[in-house]
Amino acid sequence: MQKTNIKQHIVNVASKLFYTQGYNATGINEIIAKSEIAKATLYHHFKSKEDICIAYLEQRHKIFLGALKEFTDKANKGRPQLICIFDYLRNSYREGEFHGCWAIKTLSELPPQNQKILTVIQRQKKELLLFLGEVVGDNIANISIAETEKISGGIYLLYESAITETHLHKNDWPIHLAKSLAPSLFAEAQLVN
Amino acid sequence: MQKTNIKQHIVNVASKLFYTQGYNATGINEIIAKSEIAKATLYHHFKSKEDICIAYLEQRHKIFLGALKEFTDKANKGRPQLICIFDYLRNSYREGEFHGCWAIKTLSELPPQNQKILTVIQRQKKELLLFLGEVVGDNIANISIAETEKISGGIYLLYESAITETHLHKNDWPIHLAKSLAPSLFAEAQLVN
Amino acid sequence: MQKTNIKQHIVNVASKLFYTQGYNATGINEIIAKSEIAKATLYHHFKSKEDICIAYLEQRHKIFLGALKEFTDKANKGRPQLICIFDYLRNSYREGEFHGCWAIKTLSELPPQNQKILTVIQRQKKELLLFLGEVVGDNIANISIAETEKISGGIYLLYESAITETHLHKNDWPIHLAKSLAPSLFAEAQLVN
Amino acid sequence: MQKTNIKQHIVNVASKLFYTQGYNATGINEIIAKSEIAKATLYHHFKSKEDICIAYLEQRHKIFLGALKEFTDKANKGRPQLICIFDYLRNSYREGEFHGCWAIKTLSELPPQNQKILTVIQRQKKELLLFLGEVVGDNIANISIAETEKISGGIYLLYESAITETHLHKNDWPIHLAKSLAPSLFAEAQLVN
DNA sequence: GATGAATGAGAGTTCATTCAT
DNA sequence: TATGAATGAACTCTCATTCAT
Repeated sequence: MQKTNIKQHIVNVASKLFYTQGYNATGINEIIAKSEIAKATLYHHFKSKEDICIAYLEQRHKIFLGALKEFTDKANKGRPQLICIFDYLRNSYREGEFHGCWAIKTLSELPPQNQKILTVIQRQKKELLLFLGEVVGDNIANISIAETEKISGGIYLLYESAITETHLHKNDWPIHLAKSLAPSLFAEAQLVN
Repeated sequence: MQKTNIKQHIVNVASKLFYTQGYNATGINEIIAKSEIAKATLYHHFKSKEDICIAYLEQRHKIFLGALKEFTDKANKGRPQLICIFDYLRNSYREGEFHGCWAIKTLSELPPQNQKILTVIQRQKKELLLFLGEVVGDNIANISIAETEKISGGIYLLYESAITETHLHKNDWPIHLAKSLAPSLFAEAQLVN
Repeated sequence: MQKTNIKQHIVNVASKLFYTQGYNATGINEIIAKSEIAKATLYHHFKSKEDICIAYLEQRHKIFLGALKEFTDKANKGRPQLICIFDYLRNSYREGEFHGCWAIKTLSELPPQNQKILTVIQRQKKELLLFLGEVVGDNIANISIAETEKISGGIYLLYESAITETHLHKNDWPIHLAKSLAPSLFAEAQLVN
Repeated sequence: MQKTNIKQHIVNVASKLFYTQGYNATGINEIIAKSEIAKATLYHHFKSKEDICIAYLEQRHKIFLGALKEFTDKANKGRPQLICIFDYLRNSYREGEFHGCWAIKTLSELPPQNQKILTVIQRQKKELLLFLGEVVGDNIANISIAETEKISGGIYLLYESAITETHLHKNDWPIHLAKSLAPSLFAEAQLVN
């Protein structure tokens, strides 16, 4: 463990714990124990547990969106690219260590008043929506803004439930179903290529 | 407060608190204070907080499914009945005291090992799926089992994300979007009436 | 379960629990559950848990002393009868369900102020001492009162530690050692027969 | 109250309470109140109440064995040294704050499954046995291992019952009786000096 | 004679955070 | 910069006993 970047190290340790055990079930003591640092060291780098939580959410989101974009780029134009988010999700599920959506789960654990983290998550989900809108725009010809939002919104809704329901039912049928249903969202649209 | 049925009274009080504040954020002390009973009285009726949680989930589910069925019966045959679950959800949202899906939220709050509550929630969601399957069967003519499952599953996925995303974004656009997208799931099917 | 003698039934159930689990570790609820009676029924027959404890001690003592006397009567006069208490103890140990001395254990569990139960136990132990004194008188010729007390007291001390130490070490070497040492207590005495 | 060594301070306070009132009768709340520390401070130093109990047992044993050895060294060789443990016990009784054997009492208070503390107590008693064996070896000439174990075991049994019975009967006759009987254990042995 | 719901007091334990060093 | 001892507040749960029925 190099201490040159302790902050990153803490986030890494906390991320794993938060995602696998839950935010509330993970105590500060467990984080410092697994990080092998002193308690005050943690509080030197982070104002509060909530701050670690935000760093955790930001890191997960950044990695996720980056990987998704890369994955999308590799897919063929048209229909494959439009529904490749479900393949990406299926891969995540198969790789193990799948515990559903960190954002939704974290939101559920926090008191409803927590505006700070809510704002972070809302922004992240909007970024995902925006990206899906770009994918739709890239792969459907002559499409209006309204249509773009409708289709990308549909993919978004199917994706969000696919991840949550797969986690709930401990089975990936929601992913496969969502993937098979997605094309009906743009059945009448004119795909590029 | 009539003490003729304390058990029900406790569940009512706990339900409200669990749903609005969250399961972990609601302590036993708050439940007994709001219920105006002694701590040991609560534990006389419920073995543990987990047991209250299960009673809460069961009650919510029973009320929800009952009301949904009643609401569906009132809708016109065909397309209206197929998508009326989104109208039902919109009504719930408008009536206030909407805090997303109690089942998903509760699941997020519990340690991943909690098989007991997971099983309850899985069963409840399967009951919803079954009911949606019946609605599809009642309103689409000459439909195979596979098609039924696909369409009802689609409605289920859209409903589940509609409720979660509406809660997340504090806006009912996911409900309206889901409702407008649902018909594309059975665009080629032959509706009754 | 015949309810003709509920009181006895309760004592039987409580005795087993007290002896195997300990007095404090055994709750009233467990007693009524295992007795299959109502809580108020228990309190109808016993004023308090302490009262059940006394009934438990009295029953154990009565059974023990009765069986010991019977066992002693069967032994041959002289040395065999003088040390047969250790054979009796070894038998108890071998029969299983041996958990040390109920009196000493119970005394340890109660607050030092509890004069009531202390008195009961002191009396019981004195009865044992008295009986051992009779055995000594029966088996040693021309013995003074002082000598009788010394020898019976010695047997008593060896017996008491044999039972406690056997329980502590989970091994019956203290019983065998005590039995082998006891004769040195009356090495110079003149045994009958 | 110097807070330089809080851990020791807690053990001291708990020791007194455990020994005089009993383990179960002494609550964590009482320990922290008498220690004048916060509850979380106690749990910072000790994992559980059981851990404090072990520290209590270890401390008592260490002090006891140390003092007993010192006391034995001061006694004259031969018979005085062999039976001086009873004088040591009588002194303890006279000094007040005598409440029997902490180990036996604690064992009686714990559920039979508690292997951890049982092991500690068994080890401690074996250390006492070992020490008594050394004393026997030092004071009896030409003695075999078997004879050593028999005599030291006898002293051990008499000592153990002397302490327990003195506590039970609230009278030191068991100590005096045990002391007077002990020499019969090595009546035929050849003492040094 | 028998019921079981209700209780007040307390149990042991864990939490995120602060502060003197 | 880094430490870890100390904290107050909260946690879930259990106890022997009583009382109206």
